[in-house]
Amino acid sequence: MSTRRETVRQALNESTGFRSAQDLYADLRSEGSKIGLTTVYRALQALSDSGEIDVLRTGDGEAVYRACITDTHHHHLVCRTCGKAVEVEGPQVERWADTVGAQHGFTDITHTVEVFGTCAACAAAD
Amino acid sequence: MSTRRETVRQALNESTGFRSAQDLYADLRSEGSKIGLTTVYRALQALSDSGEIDVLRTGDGEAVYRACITDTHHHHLVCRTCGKAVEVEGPQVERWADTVGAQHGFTDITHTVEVFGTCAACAAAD
DNA sequence: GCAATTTTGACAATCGTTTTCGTTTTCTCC
DNA sequence: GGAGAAAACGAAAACGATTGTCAAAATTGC
Repeated sequence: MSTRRETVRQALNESTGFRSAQDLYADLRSEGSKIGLTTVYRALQALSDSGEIDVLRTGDGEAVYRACITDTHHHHLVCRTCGKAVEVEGPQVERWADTVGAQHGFTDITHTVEVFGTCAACAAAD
Repeated sequence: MSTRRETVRQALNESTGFRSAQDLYADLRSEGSKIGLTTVYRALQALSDSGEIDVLRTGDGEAVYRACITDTHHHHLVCRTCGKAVEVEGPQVERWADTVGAQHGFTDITHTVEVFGTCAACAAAD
């Protein structure tokens, strides 16, 4: 429970969207924090390991993080322009994934599902 | 339509699973080809731009490619041990994604869905 | 055949991320 | 409160995948 980890968690909480490690680092530095990039990465790693934040990969392989409110399994509806994300659930998708996996003899099924779109605000602004 | 691009496409065709650029490069070199890594990347880029192959990102950000048989929209059931992939469809998932997007005022909905598991062969082997 | 154009591949550069390694801070126990 | 151990920090170096550069080689059009 270091102070630094709290700082990073809080920086994430202040955003509704997914942020990259580099983004968070830049934000914190510009707020005057003397935090190091290494520490930001370590904090994000720890938070994601403990399941407190969600991670996903952008199209170019960069890892982006988000502090989610729901702690149950969920997916995201992400604005491809501003990055804003909404937490969504899809029981039918969970069922489908399990079924399709079983049908092909696969076990230990997991899945990744993300939905992208342009949010109302960004659509109006463009 | 250079020879090199064909070479890469063919190397991909020979595999049922997703392969990384480095994998393919290693394979081709070990077969005696004098192809360069740069060219492999260029070929994969071109093939994926033209929609001839599918790309996805592994958990650690590496890009992996696969020559898929179906040319309609589909998803993958991937073995997390051997990488073998099966092409699957999920009309209900497509519908769910569109619905959920619309409900939140998002437009231009797209989605990524991948299912992971352990295939029967790998489960038996372990 | 030959100059113009495209493709290729060795190598260097880039970029996000991880390691390394002293230094500093925090914890613990007295 | 203070000494010593342990954990956390951060700067800089290392890394690994990918992309850019540029000259050599292959292909094309004439």
